[in-house]
Amino acid sequence: MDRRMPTLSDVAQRARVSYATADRVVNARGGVSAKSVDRVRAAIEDLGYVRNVAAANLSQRKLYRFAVVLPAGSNAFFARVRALFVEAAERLRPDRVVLRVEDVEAFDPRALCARLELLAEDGVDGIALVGSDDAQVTAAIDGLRDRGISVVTLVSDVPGSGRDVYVGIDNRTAGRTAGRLITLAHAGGGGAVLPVVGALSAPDHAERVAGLRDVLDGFFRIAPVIEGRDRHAEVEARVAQALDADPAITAIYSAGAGNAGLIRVLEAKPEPRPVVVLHELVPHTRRGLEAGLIDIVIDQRPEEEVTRATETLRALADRRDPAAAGPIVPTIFVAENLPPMPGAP
Amino acid sequence: MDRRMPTLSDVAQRARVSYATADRVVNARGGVSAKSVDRVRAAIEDLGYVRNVAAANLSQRKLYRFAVVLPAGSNAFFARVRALFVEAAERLRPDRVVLRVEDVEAFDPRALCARLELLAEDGVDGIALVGSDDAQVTAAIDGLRDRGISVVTLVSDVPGSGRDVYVGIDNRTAGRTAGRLITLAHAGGGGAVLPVVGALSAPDHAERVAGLRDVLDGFFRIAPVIEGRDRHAEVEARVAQALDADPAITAIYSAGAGNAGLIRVLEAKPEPRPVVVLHELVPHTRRGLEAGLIDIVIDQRPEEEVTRATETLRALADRRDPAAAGPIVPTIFVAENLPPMPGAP
DNA sequence: CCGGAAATGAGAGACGTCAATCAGCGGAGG
DNA sequence: CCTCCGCTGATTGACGTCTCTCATTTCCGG
Repeated sequence: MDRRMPTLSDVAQRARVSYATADRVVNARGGVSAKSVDRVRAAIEDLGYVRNVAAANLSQRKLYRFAVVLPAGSNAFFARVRALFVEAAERLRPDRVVLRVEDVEAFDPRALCARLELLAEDGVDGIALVGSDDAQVTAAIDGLRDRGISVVTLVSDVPGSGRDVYVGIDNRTAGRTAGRLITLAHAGGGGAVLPVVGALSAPDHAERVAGLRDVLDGFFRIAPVIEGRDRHAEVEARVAQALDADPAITAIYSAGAGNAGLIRVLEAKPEPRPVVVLHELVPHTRRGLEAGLIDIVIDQRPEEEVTRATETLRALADRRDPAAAGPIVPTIFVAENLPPMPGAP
Repeated sequence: MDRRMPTLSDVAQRARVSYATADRVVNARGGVSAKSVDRVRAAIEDLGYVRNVAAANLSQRKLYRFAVVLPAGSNAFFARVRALFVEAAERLRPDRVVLRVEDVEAFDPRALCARLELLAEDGVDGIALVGSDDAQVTAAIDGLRDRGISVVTLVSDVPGSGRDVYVGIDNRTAGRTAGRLITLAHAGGGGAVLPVVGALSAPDHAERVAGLRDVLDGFFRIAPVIEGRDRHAEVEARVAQALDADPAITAIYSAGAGNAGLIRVLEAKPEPRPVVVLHELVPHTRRGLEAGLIDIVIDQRPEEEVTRATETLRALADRRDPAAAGPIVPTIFVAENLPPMPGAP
């Protein structure tokens, strides 16, 4: 039925060395002559030996202890990320991965740092967290790394810190993608674009708008950026006001959250509707797409981010190379290519 | 440091039964009284016991033997799929998965069936293949299933057969997505669309065009469909001719292959260029996007298809539920959100 | 040629599960 | 009373790797 695969004993036999020596070679323990190393390497090659990870993990009784720290609050996007991490935790348990999902007050560097400290003392092997551009946080990340804890930043990077890996989209690329789609939707004509963000001080939002400008500057008029603090009501009020004040606007690009407010404005607005591009596929943006109020949603694929984050943490814990599979690409959704509702039958 | 996770011995102890009885419960071997079953279940719940798959796989010395059969030839898309499968085979070896990647003459049901027969006699546990709508193939698939071999169809389904799972995009959805993007790119105005396919007898191509019609009928004039046999030269000649004959064409939708020919026509064509939407991100379509000759590429994410196919095969081999994670969603690429070139640094 | 260091061999216990065997228990039916 | 059967307990040998110990053997410089 199934003939067996070569084991390290087979390799040792073929290399005419003892099991111990073969083991010293594959686990790089040193103290082996170059000649023996070559022989073992050749035997591995010949037999096509592959280390049996099941056996290896078993013998090492390895336990991966990871934590994810997410900003608490009602944000639909992070709710989705949270759910995905909880699901991933469940799925990874048979592989002896213990993944804790924790919440911490949003926009509160002090609370975040305190939580990180707690986790470090609890003894985790790796932490994933949503970056924020703050000196305190940067220092805390470096502190974790000093203690041998791997750190992965999610969604928004902290480039100044010693984080091991950033898992997320390139926000400038995302903004450029939005610009391209807005251009396309104007069929070669020009127009006026209204950018909406949470705050220009948020690096991810600022980068998205910068990407938009990369593509549109010179072809489109770009209205003053609205800062809606990611609050539905605030976005609603300010966008309504801006559209009133500037009736020539032909497109809206929303780089942040609070889009339920934007959608309410659009519902109330008489035709013609501007071209609308915004971020993150969540229940209300999905409804907006389906209702024809929104044209494009650019999504950062939290599913993929969660998968990548957990895999990266595992790789780091194993001191393997964290499979730099390139950046995550912003994904474009229109009404027709929406994935089935998660949780729906 | 890392406290250990509960083992089945712990469960047995807590349930006040022997290891053997606990084992009989978790492995559903039968011959256990209801009372004992309940006690073991409760203990599992209490302790949060999770079966250690590493140990289980080790003890079972399981070997997964799978094969993928792809159409041979110069098609850039399948070349990419092939490369991805070869890479996946490499990656899966440590997990004791032996994945053979085989080529068979394209559009030759007889050759495909012969190959399937060979594989079955070699004793594989599961096969992934590119569906074709052929009675012979349908019968061959059913034959494999009768022998206990799992079958996954890729890229194009064979719904009439007993295949276990189809891994691929819904082509009608893909066509509709193209229609939506073409509509968007006309900024509310109308236009005339030229559909190009390999052959209308190919079910995937036909479905894509049907999806296009779903969205555009009534708003756009749809020119007669060109069948280019997926050959670059043929596509080039026919598209050039159609554009000459019908200068009012404002958009081209290519549902099949042979797009290098289409791109050559576009290079030669004076402005204004029609809106161009086509399928599969491969080197020449990528270049077309970057050069501004193409507006949109709809991709079926072969990376994801390959991952899903191998995972599905594994799930089927373990008699687990093949994680019906919903259909694969067609992905939209423009010049700005292209993933980094595979293989590039 | 000798002493010490480096390289190698041999082996065993542990990891947690699976699959099997064998023995013992009690109750029901003949 | 004996037998049969259903349930349970106890035990064991894989599976392949890691890690550690202890005993050689080989090599090299002096």
